[in-house]
Amino acid sequence: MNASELGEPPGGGRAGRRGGAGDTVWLRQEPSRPRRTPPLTRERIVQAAVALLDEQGTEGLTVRRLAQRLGVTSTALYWHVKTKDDVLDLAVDHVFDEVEIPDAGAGWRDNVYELTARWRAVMLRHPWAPSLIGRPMLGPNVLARTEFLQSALVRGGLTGVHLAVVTRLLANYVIGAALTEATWRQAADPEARTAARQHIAANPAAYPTLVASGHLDDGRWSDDDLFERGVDAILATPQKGQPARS
Amino acid sequence: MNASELGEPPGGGRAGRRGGAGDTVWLRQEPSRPRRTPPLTRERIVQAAVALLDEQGTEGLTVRRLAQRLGVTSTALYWHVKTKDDVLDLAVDHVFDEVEIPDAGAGWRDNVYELTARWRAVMLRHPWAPSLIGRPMLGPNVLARTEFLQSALVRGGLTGVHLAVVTRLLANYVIGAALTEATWRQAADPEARTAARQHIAANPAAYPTLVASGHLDDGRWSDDDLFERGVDAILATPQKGQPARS
DNA sequence: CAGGCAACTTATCAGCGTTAAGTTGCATGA
DNA sequence: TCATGCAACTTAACGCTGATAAGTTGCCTG
Repeated sequence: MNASELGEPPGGGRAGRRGGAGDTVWLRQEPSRPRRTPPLTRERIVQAAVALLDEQGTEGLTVRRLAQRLGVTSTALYWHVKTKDDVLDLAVDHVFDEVEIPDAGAGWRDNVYELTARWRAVMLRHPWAPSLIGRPMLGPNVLARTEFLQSALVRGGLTGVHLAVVTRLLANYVIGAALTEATWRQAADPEARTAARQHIAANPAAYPTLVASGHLDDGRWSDDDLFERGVDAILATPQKGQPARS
Repeated sequence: MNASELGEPPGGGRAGRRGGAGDTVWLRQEPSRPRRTPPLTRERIVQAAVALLDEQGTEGLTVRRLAQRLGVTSTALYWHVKTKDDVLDLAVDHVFDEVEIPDAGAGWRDNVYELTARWRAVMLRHPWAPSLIGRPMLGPNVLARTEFLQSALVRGGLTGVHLAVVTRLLANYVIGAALTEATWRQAADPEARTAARQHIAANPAAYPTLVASGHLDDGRWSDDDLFERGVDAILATPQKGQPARS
């Protein structure tokens, strides 16, 4: 969205066809700089960027590598895109397109479960995405998902502040969960995890509750399960009246 | 935590004092390379890094600038720290130290309110932090806060899965909220925000709910208020029994 | 007074994002 | 049929980045 004042470098105007007669392909000489496959579009750039990010992570995406993968020089990209950050913004929004929007026919509750679950799943499939989030968050794909989420809540009877609160609560929960889980998994070195565990094991006195609850144990409960139960908890919340405080 | 096998480049062994008699400062010549202020410690590096990040954001932190601010050459830092990423990890954990741990004497509910509120506040004070999170999340300061949070929930009667669920729910909510809010505010160009609003205003048909609820309106409800109500919602949740689904 | 070693500096590297200035080939209008 | 123009590239070069290797310095110890 950042770079979208220029609505895709014109490119759309690929109109005028065929000049005179008898100009068959065979007569026209093969262009010395062969017309590349499709001639590079913003869409192709974004796809390649996502692929590269999936393979190599955030650090793996450099303008030069991206260009190489597309068979052009790095500077060619700057014709289609203003900066590298633009590519990142577009890549994030592109990923959100993978989050399938559920069938609004189903119950609103199930709609919320499904959307959040898919949302999280997609971000875990592209573990580089969560930490870039917040960036656009305004791309059309993201907005569409937010719209659906909120509409489901409206169908569930939420209005006013409560609607705003729960929308944010859900969205931020998903993002936070995806971010921490993704980083936790990515942590190239499982060495870091065990290092933390050792630190805890070394001073159990400082972390009595964490130790007792096995908060850092790996397989105790599945991430998927914990996440869904979290959504449970949010949706189970009483919607009206002053919540009991203190 | 990442870089802490080396427990601060020895440096601790600054023992042996004063050799012979009569060696006063005045006789000893000023060292030609003047003994810098304090001779550069990991702690001083981290402090400078945080300051620089606060002033200039993530992009502002370069090894050279950091070194300059400390009055040394860039390569000097590599004596105290293995990589730049180490500095980032340490900086994040350092920031968590600012999150004051509430008085456990107060009620567990208030403890949770206060800790989460402070946690969020600190991250918004250092808006570069949220997006770096996940990185360490294992530093001692972070662990201590998590420990306190969970212990408060235990005092509130949570056990087993529910304890794990709510702990994660709270932590991830805070992180997600801080991340989105921080980025939203940082968004150097308010142009991006209005761009999104215009996009919505242009196709209101696509975003009926968002438009109606004023989800992107600025001052409708305060972020602080919405956040706290979110914690309300989490804590108000019924702790036992199958939550109603569908 | 010799040696050692912590704590630096100097020199240098490959790689980064980005700009400016060419180059090329197709589509066009006269 | 050819000159013109412009989209879509390439070549060249910039300053900056994180990082390594090899000096240099000056205090501390024996």
